[in-house]
Amino acid sequence: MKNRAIAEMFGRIADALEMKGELPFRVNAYRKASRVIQDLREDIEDIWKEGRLRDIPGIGEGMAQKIEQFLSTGSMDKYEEVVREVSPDLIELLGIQGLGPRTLFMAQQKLNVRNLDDLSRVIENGSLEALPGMGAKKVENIRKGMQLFLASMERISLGVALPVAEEMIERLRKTTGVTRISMAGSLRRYKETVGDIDVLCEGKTGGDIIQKFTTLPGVVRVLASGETKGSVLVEGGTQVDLRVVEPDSFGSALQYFTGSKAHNIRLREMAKKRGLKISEYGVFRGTEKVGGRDEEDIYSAVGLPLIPPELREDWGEIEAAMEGRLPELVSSADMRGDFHVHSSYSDGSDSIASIAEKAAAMGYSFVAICDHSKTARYAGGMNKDTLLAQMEEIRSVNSGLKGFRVLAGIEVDIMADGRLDFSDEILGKLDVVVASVHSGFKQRVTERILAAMKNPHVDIIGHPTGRLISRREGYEVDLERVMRGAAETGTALEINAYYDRMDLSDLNCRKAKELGVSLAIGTDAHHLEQLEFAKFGLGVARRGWLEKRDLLNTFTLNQLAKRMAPKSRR
DNA sequence: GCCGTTTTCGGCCCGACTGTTTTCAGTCG
Repeated sequence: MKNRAIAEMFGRIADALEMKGELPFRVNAYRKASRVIQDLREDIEDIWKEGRLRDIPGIGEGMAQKIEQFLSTGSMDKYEEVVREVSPDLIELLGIQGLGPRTLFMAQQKLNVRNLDDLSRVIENGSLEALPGMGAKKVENIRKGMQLFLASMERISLGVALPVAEEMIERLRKTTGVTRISMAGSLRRYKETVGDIDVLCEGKTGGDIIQKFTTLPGVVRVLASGETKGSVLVEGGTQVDLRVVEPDSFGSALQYFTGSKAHNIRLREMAKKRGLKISEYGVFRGTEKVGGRDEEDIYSAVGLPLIPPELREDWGEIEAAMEGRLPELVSSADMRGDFHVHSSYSDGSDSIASIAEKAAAMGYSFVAICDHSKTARYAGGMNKDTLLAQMEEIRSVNSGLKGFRVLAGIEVDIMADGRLDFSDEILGKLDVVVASVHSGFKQRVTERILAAMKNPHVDIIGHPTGRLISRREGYEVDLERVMRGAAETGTALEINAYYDRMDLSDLNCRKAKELGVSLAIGTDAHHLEQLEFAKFGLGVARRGWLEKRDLLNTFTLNQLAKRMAPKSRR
């Protein structure tokens, strides 16, 4: 797959041309091409071989030629040309807050800045400040941006950002003058990682609200503070942006600040063709405002139904909306249970009775206790006797419950040699079998998972890629073969909702669904409160276009009993 | 550089904040 390589080259060309002061529209053309190739779900090499490059939106004569040249010769003249003048090391520095393309290019031309060390030098010796248009405050801003750049190069995971956002929103909600408030940005879209936290609020006293915002507990630095917009850093270095708008613009502002940028650009183009203008303040025909109070106004203005935030990526949702084939996304109200919870029988911290109580309080009708199997010694894996004792306890807990059932399950290891960690005889006694790879990440993982799926008792493959977000790549696994195997054997794939995993991911869920595979959210909770991680899994499911029928968590106990029977009896 | 339900030429999404300016460029989202 050369998609990523080509997307990166086009991105760098865009950055380099922007630095040199090239026409913004040309820069944008490269940026758009970069993004669209990054998001392609097909191998660009296949598309090229079939002569369909020009069918990709944003790819015209010039781009197609460059792609073709790269695919056939391994290099691209245009890229080589810009890299000679503007090195990738220099382009990296665009990640520094407060330092944009024009300033960086000037620093390169006038001060010979080529990398981070050079930049640090010209800041300290005052030569950057002496350049035209520069001043003490700008340089100080860049210096701070550089420190932050070094400290936190990575995005924050959703599970870390969401509680921070929720706490700030709760405090702001109580602030005088605030009438409506909501998360926005990638957080509202439930992206697995977010760059910053966006909050939108409705109120008539913008300045006062921003003032209050910049002095909230946890704020360590104020980046901007105006009448409608404020920006702060909180402990841990996360940036939080707040916008305040008037009531009749709340919908348009929420739509606008929720993004994604690509999605919004598409909507604005559509509006323009209808003689309308969309901005965060509303929908306008000339100077007349024709909508903006509610988010629906924006979509109805361009003839579309409201598109749920999780779909707003320009991944085909606009076309689907136009053709009336948006999915009816699964929602939290559809959730009846959790398939992957650890108890104190292995490395979890809570009793089966308390897990059942918590799950029932969340409105579920079942929870599957799936502790580790014996080989997972590091995680307190159960031997056969412990497992049988646990099943006995589950029976006893169930006898005292009405309208709720604890399912006896296991997270059984798929061992390095490909066998499962318990015999079929034992697995056959359980309600739910989740099979997971915990070792031998480079040893024939695809074959091992395919073999596990052929076992009549295995219902779900746990965290199918094994990735840990921003820490570990995942196993060497051919996911497409796994998905096809899952479809053939009727095995479900897990959406592990633990926020460091989110495995399968949104796009992989969508692909699995397209191949006819069922999915099952498991929180992998080890503590009671982690049962709430289900919302992250649900976010992934919705971003993966899943509907109620695609997700086993929405099944009734009766439907499940059928679905979880040994494969030969289904 | 791309693209066409007004266009094969002339457009291309829109606005706030900051700092350095005397009317605006750069940066960000």
